[in-house]
Amino acid sequence: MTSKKKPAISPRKRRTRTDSRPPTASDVARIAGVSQSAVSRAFTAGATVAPRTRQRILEAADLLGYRPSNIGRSLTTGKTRIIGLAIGYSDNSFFPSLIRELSKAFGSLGYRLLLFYTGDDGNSDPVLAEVLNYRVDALILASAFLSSDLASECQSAGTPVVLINRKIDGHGVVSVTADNIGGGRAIAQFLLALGHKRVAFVAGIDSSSTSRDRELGFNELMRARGVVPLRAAGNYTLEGAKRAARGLLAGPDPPDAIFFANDHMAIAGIEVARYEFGLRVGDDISIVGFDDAGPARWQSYDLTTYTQPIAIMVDHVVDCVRSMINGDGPAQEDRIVPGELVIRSSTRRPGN
Amino acid sequence: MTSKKKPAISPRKRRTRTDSRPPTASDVARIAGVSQSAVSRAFTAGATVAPRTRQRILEAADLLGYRPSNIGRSLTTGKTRIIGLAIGYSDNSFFPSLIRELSKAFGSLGYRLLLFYTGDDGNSDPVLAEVLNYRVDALILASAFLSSDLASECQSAGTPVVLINRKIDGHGVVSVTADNIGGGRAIAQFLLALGHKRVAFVAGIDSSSTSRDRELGFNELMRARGVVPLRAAGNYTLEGAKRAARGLLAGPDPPDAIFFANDHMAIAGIEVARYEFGLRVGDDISIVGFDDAGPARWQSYDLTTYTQPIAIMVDHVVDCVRSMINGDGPAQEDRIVPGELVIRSSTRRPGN
DNA sequence: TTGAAAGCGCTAACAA
DNA sequence: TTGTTAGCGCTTTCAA
Repeated sequence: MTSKKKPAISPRKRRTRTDSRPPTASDVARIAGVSQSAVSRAFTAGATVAPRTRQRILEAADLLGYRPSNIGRSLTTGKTRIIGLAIGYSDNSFFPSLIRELSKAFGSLGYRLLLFYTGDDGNSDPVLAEVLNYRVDALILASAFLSSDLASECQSAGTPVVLINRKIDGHGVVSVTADNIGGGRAIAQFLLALGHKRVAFVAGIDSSSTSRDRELGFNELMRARGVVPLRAAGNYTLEGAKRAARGLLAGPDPPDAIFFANDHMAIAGIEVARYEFGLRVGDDISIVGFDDAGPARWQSYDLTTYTQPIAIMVDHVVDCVRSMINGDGPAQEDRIVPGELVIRSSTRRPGN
Repeated sequence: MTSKKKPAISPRKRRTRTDSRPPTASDVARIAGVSQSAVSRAFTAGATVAPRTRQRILEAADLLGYRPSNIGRSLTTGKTRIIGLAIGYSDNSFFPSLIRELSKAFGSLGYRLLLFYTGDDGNSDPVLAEVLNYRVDALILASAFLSSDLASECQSAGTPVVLINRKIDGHGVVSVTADNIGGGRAIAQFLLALGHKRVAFVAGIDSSSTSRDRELGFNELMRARGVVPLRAAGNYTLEGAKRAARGLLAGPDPPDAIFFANDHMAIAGIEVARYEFGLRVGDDISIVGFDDAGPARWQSYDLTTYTQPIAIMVDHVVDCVRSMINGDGPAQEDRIVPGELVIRSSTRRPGN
């Protein structure tokens, strides 16, 4: 008879060949002749280990190719040092810079970004819901939408959420945006000063607070001066912006100034005005964008635009996230980062 | 005297208020009146749970706002469903598309990307070494450099490594690249057919295999036809490319055709030729890029270029990673994805 | 300065 | 179909 109560080794002890795992702290401990917790301490900054012990441990670790597992660490500490970044598909050249700056800023603080691309509109909850499973230390929403369900779920999970380049009214979610209203206003003022009377606005996506606010500031000032801007939707795409521009310029009373909700669309507008309507941009027509992303500075466009100071915005995001992680209470709710109007040659010269 | 051997509750049981953690499977189990493993099964696709039990569990989970922790799961399964993506700082508009496509492709397979930005050159090991601590299921290197140390460390850690848009000779690391040599050759052939005799190449970064291979194919064919291209380094930056272009065009025997190692630099070249030297691009001078990234198609540039088919390259990467994760042995070592020459108006018309 | 031990949230083998 | 149990790799008391 086989003994019933003496399994020679626990079945879990056996590992299949293919499932060989990396060396653990215990492996190192065994070789170095110390306890596993000593190994842990040797890899913890500012822990109390005798120099000689640490030395032995590091040698053993090196020998084995040991690296502390963030998984194990996260399980005990409850922190992952990972930050979720939700971002929508978009051609907007603003996003690459944003990702890079966020990655740099958080990277230097020891955080990594876990990327969640969502559809550019519609419901991004399915993918976003998953982010909580990763137990990210914070969630940054760069363009995705956040249902109130998910927002409150993050809240109760204690996961800080910061919106960048987006706002959601009423949810009490912290957000960092450029001064979209002020920028729209500044652009209106500038175009009015140039003497433009027939102006148009090309919107991005209607659900985007960014586009709405830019339009708001623009319209507000225009109407105050008795000008009612034309309007078309460009959908934040090159093709959408081209269609919008064509529609406006082929209309009965075409505008002599168009403000596009971002640089990307403005560039499409320049192409249409220049190559399809034979207009001299900055002369026959003024074109303005928003962002001051890379291509705005390229000579072929030389676009007048309102800057969106990414680095500063990212600093604010970092600041918000840090204070929320440290539990210094919720950060200031809506941070609006001022930009400035950059006047280039896509608009008429003042005094023309 | 106080009893020495009866700690009322384990000290670890106490949690500070601020450290409140999300609900666990045990919490759910307690409420649903089932075992913790039942909860686990209820959240595992294709596990064996009675419908009514699952129902109860899901209700309890919902009540508590429970979400299974990927940390715990990873610890037991040894898989994180996270893929590390190392990428260098760069303005190249190729990268944003690459990140997006990778994120899409892996996302639909249930993997997320963890971002590691590295310096564009120099040693990226410090940041890359850290990637192993995260126990990523695979590592994709889009531009970063990989020391042989780290390569072998990944190897022994069993972490699949795939290079995209990069090659490293001799390490036996799987790589997916565009047909850089073939592209360079195709461009040479095309320029020769146009009758160009004074041609130049503007390189990216010397350490980049991409730039080297493009140059290789280009030079090879050029020299075979008795043409020795001029050369300048553009460093993959806008400013570098401008300097390179100025140097070439201001030289004693300026080229009438320039091949830039990527579109980004070619665009800078167009600006310089057009606005600084008053040349008609596509007429006085032919300019060619490589990538067919977004701006190449913009009318103001309308750049002749060789396509780098990102989506297909990403498919290959996914394929490599999958087969390596499944342990189907190492994937085919160097995958070269053919592109095609796209002729636009930045080069002379054939037969001019 | 070090080690023992408990526990973090989960999966998986096994028994019931 | 369900529960029991061990264990994943680590940090953190606490005691020595």
